[in-house]
Formats: sequence, C-alpha cells, structure tokens
Amino acid sequence: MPGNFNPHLSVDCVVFGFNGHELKILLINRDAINEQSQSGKLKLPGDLIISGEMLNAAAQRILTEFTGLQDIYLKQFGIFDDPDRLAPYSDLEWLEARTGLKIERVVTIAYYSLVKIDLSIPTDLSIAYNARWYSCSSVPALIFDHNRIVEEGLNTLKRELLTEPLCFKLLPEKFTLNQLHRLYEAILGLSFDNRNFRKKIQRLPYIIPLNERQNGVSHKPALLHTFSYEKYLDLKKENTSFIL
Amino acid sequence: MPGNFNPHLSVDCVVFGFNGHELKILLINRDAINEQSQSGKLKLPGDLIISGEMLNAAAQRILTEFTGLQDIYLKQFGIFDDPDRLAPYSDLEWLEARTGLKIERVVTIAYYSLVKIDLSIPTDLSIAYNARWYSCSSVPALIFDHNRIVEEGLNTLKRELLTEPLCFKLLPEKFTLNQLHRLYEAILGLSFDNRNFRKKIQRLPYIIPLNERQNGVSHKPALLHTFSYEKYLDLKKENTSFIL
DNA sequence: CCAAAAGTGTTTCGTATACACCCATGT
DNA sequence: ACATGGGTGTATACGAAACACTTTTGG
Repeated sequence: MPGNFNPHLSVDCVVFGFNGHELKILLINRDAINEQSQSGKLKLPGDLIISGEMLNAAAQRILTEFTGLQDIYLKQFGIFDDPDRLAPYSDLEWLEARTGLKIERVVTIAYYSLVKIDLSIPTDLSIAYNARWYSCSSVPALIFDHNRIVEEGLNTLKRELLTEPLCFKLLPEKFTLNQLHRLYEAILGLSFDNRNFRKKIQRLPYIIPLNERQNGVSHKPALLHTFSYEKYLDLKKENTSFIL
Repeated sequence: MPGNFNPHLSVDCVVFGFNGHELKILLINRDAINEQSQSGKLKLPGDLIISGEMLNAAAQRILTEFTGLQDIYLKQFGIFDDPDRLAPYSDLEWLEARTGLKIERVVTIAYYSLVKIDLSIPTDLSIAYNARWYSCSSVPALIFDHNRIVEEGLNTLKRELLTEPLCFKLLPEKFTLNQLHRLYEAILGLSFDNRNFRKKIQRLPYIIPLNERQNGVSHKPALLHTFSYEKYLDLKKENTSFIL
C-alpha cells in the first residue's frame, strides 16, 4: 500500500466486462486472503486517494492493480456523500484498522469502467483479494453503499451506451455482429430483431468487416469485424446538428 | 457565514437562466462590495461545504442565498480536482483570508442549475456580491478554473436538454411555443424550422395549450402553453424501449 | 445427417425535412 | 397603414419495425 492517504476522499470502481453472453462486474473480498479476519464480505475495487493524487489517477491505479491492464476506459458517474454512508454496516472499524487513520467522513467518487475480459490477467492484488467476475443480473450483497453504486453505475452505462461507442471497449478487438447484438441485449435488457440489428450496424462506416472468420466453433463461423475510432470521429464531425 | 467549513470540498454552481432571447449565467463578484479590496474579479456562486453537509444541500444553500428561490433544479456534472487548480491565479491567498483556514487542496463539485429568471429576487448576498446575469455567449474572465467549469456545464446542459425535459425549468410557468423555440436555438446554437418545430411540440401530450394568450405585446398575441410533469411521466412509463 | 448459429429481403408505416404565405394586434 | 411576431399545410425521403427461411460448419 503506497503513500499517505487523503482520508476525506475515495474512489470506487464499477468494473464491467462481457463474456460473450452476459454482462459481468468485478468484485473483490473485503479482506486479503492471508489475513485471519476472513469475512467473505464483498466490495467494489476502490481505495482512499493518495494525498495530491488526481481522482482519475487513483481510479486507474486501482484498476491496474486488479486487472493488470493499463489505459482502461473510465468514467466518473456519481458522488456518494451521505455522512453516514459508512455507518450502517459497522465496517467502519475495519476501514480504520486497515488504513490506520481516524475516519470521519469519506466522500467517494464513483467510476464505471469497461474492460475486455479476455485481456485481463491475474495480479498480486486480484489474487490476494480473490477478485472475481459476478453476473450483473444477480449482484451479491456488498458492504457500505456499494450495491447502490453498482445500480447507478449500471443505469449510467445503459444511458451512455445509446449515444457513445462504448460497446467496443467490452468486446475483443475482432468481434462478430452477433456478439455485439448479444452485448446490447445483455446491457439494455431488451431484445432486438437480428436482421434489423445487422442492417443498422452494417450501415455504419466505422464498423469494418475483416477478411477473417471465427475458428474452432462447431457451426458456421461468423465474419469478424472491427471498430475504427478514426472513422467514427470523421462521421461525428460532419454531424454537427442533432435532434429536436 | 455559517458554521465550520470542511476545507477539502467545495461546490460551485453554474446557474443558467433564459430571458426569452438569450441564455444567461449568474456570476458574482469575488469580494463583497463593502470590503476595501474591491477587485472587480468575477466567479461562480460557490462555497466550501460545511462539515457534515451533503453536497446537494450545500449547492441548494448557495442558490437560495443568491436567488432567493427554494427547490431549484440542480445537477452535479463534474469534479474539478487538479491539485493546482487554485494556484494559477494567486487568488488562493484571498480564499485563505476569507475562510481563515489554511487551504491545501480543494476538490470542487460542480453543479449546473436552471432557474426561472422572472422568479428570482434580490437577496442580501446577491446585492453584497453584485450578482448579475451575463450572456452565455460571452462569459467574462473568471477566477480559478471557473471558465472551464462554465464550459463543461454548458456542454452538459446541451447534451441533457436533448433527452430530458429541462427546458421548462428555464421558462415561465406559462410560455409560448416561440419562447420554447428560441430557448432551444439559444442553448444548442442551431436553428430549427418554425413549422416543423411547432408540429413536433404540439404532438407531445405533456405540452398543454391553455385558453389564454399573451397580453401587452404589440403584435398578434401568442397562445400560452404549460408543461405537465404528470403526463410526461405517464408517457415515459409506456416507452420502456429505446433506440438501437 | 443433425445440431447450432450465421446470414439474408421486402413491405409497411411513421417521422423528419423542406418550403412560403396570411393573420392579429398595437402604434 | 404598417411593423412585428404568430400561426399554418403539403409533398418527399428516409429510417424503423415486422416478419421466416436457407446456409455453413463441426461433430
């Protein structure tokens, strides 16, 4: 654990991943597995910030510690500032013991982040804190107000998925249209007509069909596609206008 | 100035208003007019939070102090946490003198808020700090990083205006369709065809035409309309689905 | 040859866009 | 009477939605 903490501010990360079928969220144990006080209690990856540290940097630090990845997509979506938010669970003593600080009130800044599950690798901390991917559709009970944070993070993701090209941050570099289709259905909890969905996607100039197919699947292998951020920006520039 | 402050967190409010033609923003003087150190420097309404105070409550407090209104619409849209954000202007000394606190690093939570200009009234503080409505299209230089906060607040408003019924919070209870039209044009910086705009609006079941017209205008008086939040919610419930 | 997922076209309907003139009021 | 903003209708084009079957591969 590095440096001297700022005991007034923390960050918590709602880390989303997609396994091809289901939306997942990364949770860790409250206690490292080599401590005696094994509680089985779960929480979001998060931490107090270090003095002078930028909040985004703190969130990146935590994400790298738990996934082994750099430059993960991160978006601040909320602030949880109830003065009693640490109280209801009597986990406050645990926090004080862990940090060695007298904790009065911690305002936490919540981020959601999107990772390609297939690229994430085990790290010292992810092992020590038994980090696992849980299904978003049945999130277990978490300490503090973390269940509410997850809920609001998911709502934010649903909203922003509709207006920004976030989906590609959850998919492998090369993906099939049906993976994309299932991703939208999983996150939004809706179903879309497959033909209409493919038509719509294929009209987009920034979705590039490759000359390459899946292999190792026991059915007709799908054509792979990739996302071009450059072409996305080109298109966005033209569309100055918008709605209403 | 009430209570003991928490010297780590502040809130700043980007307060928008609409005068029927132009989008406005509320700015105050850095110094009260009865102090000798009259600087003419401008800033956003904002303050350190009081110990134990919720951030929303702090923002409401500030807004009430400067507009005389209760229950103003407020939305948190950003966090400004650069450890040096107070430094570039050497206004830090001013802040320390004002609060009597040693200031190390202040993270500020930014809110935008929407007020009906016609309802706002002068208050002790708005007079003392010479609060004024400035045109959003030419915001003067502000202290600290407040110009950036304004910019991001305006971007957020532009985005959220498209998906949420915010416009009515800027208009009088009874408004004309052309006021609404000008409001959209002013905020988004676009122009819309008047006939198509009116057609679109008049299809919405939550925009209620009244049996009442403008008076005191030297041209054909416009029909007044009002917004029904209840009908808006009804409609929203039905539309579970959305896009893509 | 069977299972499993990939891939493909057409019709219908509603909404977006483009566009120019008359109306009611106060001065 | 005139200046000022309020108010109106139609035709075209595009995208959204609904809908069922054939194809390719591995086992």
